[in-house]
Amino acid sequence: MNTIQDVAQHAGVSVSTVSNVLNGRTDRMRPETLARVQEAIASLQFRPNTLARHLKTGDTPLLGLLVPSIANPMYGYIAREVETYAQERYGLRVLIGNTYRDKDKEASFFDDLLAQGVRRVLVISSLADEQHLENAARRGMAVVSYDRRATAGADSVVDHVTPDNYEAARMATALLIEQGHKRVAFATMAGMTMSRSAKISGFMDAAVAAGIGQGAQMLEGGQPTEYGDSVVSEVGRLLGARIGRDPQRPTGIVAVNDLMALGLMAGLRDAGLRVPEDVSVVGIDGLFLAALSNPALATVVLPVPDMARAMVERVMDRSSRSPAGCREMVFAPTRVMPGGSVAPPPDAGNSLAQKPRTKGKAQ
Amino acid sequence: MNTIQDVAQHAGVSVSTVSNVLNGRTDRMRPETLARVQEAIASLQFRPNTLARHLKTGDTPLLGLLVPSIANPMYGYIAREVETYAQERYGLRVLIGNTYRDKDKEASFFDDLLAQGVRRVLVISSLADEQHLENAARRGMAVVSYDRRATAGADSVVDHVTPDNYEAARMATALLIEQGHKRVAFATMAGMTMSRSAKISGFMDAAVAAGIGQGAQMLEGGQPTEYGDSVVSEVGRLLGARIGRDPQRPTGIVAVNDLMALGLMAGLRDAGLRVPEDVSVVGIDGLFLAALSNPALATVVLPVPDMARAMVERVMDRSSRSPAGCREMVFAPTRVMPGGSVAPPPDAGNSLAQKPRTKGKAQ
DNA sequence: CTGAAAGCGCTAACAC
DNA sequence: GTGTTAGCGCTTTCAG
Repeated sequence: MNTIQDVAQHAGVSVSTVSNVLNGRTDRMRPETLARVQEAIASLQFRPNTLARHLKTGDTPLLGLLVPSIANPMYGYIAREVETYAQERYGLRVLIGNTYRDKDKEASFFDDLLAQGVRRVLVISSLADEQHLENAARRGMAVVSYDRRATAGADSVVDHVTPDNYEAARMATALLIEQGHKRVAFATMAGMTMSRSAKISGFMDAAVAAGIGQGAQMLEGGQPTEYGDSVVSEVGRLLGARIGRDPQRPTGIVAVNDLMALGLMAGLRDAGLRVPEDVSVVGIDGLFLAALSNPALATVVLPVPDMARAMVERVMDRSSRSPAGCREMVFAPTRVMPGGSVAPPPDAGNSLAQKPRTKGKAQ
Repeated sequence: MNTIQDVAQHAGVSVSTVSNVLNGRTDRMRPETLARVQEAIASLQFRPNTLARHLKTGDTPLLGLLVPSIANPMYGYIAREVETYAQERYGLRVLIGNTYRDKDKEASFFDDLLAQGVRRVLVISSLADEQHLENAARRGMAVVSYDRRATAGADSVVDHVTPDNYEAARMATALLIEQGHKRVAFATMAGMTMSRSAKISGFMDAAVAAGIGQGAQMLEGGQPTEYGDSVVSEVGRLLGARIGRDPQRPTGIVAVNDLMALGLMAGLRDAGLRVPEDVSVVGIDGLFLAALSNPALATVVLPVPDMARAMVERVMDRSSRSPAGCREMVFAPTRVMPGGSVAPPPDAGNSLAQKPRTKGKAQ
């Protein structure tokens, strides 16, 4: 690796002139000097050492991204949008970490970032308290949190970017209501997070507004020991099987997210129920996988690219400005993507138990 | 952020003593001195600045990971395994980059890594030539490539970790043959890569060995302009629709990967064909999504966790040893995961056109 | 055992 | 315009 010294020598100038070129202060020199330096840089294939630069400037072109599990397609999708935008727009590289929603892992990631001189981080967490985020922010980090609202009252130093979970769940529920469903349920995994409770509110309010509040129920799957990916769908699958055995089962289910919905459909199938003939299912997220399922999963599409951009913008903005003007940005769902997983309820208008069926085409 | 100076002052020792503590050279000092330093470190919440350290040692605890797109569930899965293992075993953090299989993006990622002082990188690429990898390796990087074989003849300085693609395709094909399929096809997207051609060979050899070589065909979908994620399944979907219109269509299809298979199933459905009654489909990868599809996708499971570990081990090994002992590690598929997407061909034993069906249970 | 000092590669005053 | 120089925080000889 060549150093700035080598370039200076090669060009017959001093290091500061080279540094000036590197930092765009080209007005301070003769065009021919500039040309000479550029030539030297090119011929030596010189790339300034970012670390040495950081040591001086206290800033490194890295962005931390904390996700529960990058194997979860939704987080993979977000991560791709974030990385692509951060790179194209700001030349930032992304340091990724899987937290499995573990507090120690999150804290340790923050420590490492600090030690690496990384001063910007995007966090997709759902840990009950944001204390460690606030701490990091106070230690000089620009922190943007995804899928959470600002903690009421606290003058948070953390920015928030989140989909409108309440509205998303409301829209999903409305889709079922439009089809005439009276007994609806919201399926989620054990353990409450801010986004889940917002979705539950949206679901409940929609049901109550439609006059079917008493027919609305909660279905809570197990508490996954390992979070974030296949496990979510596995919980859905188990839940689907359980629903199959329930004579009082709902005719329409809103899943907390698409993975849960996909698992649910598999579980319902295992239990001998058909989607959508026996039970309708709606997801939330808008993963490309929804369109591939059989039947295609109806889902509320979240504006992932927009939110990814917003997170990057916020974190850049924050790291330049001083710790003020902290904001919360809430993104409305893009749209409802219809799918074959939703149809009118069996025995339309009648909310009593369905008789088991044994034949017919599942498609 | 406190510095080593602060700690030294706080403990009433010199910086070098603190440095010795930091680097485990505790034998060089009195136990009480050590205790005092440790106390100072703790009370100041001191974390040594990794960058400054790197500037001296020339090594940074970062691992580069290049993937076509992290939104592709398979790469997300690999990335998660890599990150988790690299972190737990070696305390390495992972710098991720989406290349969209673009040569310039890849090269630029390498440049950045070099500038960041990152000397280890894992590459999932399929670019025709590995020249840029070799270059990076020669510039002092430890490079491990996934899903490729070593270039024959060239004394590569790059390590290779790859599933046995030939064998995986062979196993997938055998699954169809066992069920009595005579007209089989291999579905892939346009554009040849090393792993794809290995799979094609495995597919062809299996067909020929079973005496149905003349009934084996290639189905090539479009060339996606943007690689790596939903697009793969989209190509599969288009391909599925095309197959539906083909009177000479195969009764069994091996897909180049699970995403393609999932897209294929959706496309076949769109075309009014049923899986597996009209056409059987087998995937390769073993994504958790395969088990969720309807019918469940039969797939050849690849040993992702093992391969992820091997990549990390190799890249660590390589960065400690000198550029010698370059290796190629090939991993046999874990197993065939059966699924409802495979069944005997229609009109078993007869390879002529199928008559359309309208009833029957789709599993 | 402990401390002083010389850098690692780069930036940014401050001179010339 | 261009060069000199003092660090950024840490590691590591080399003296004491």
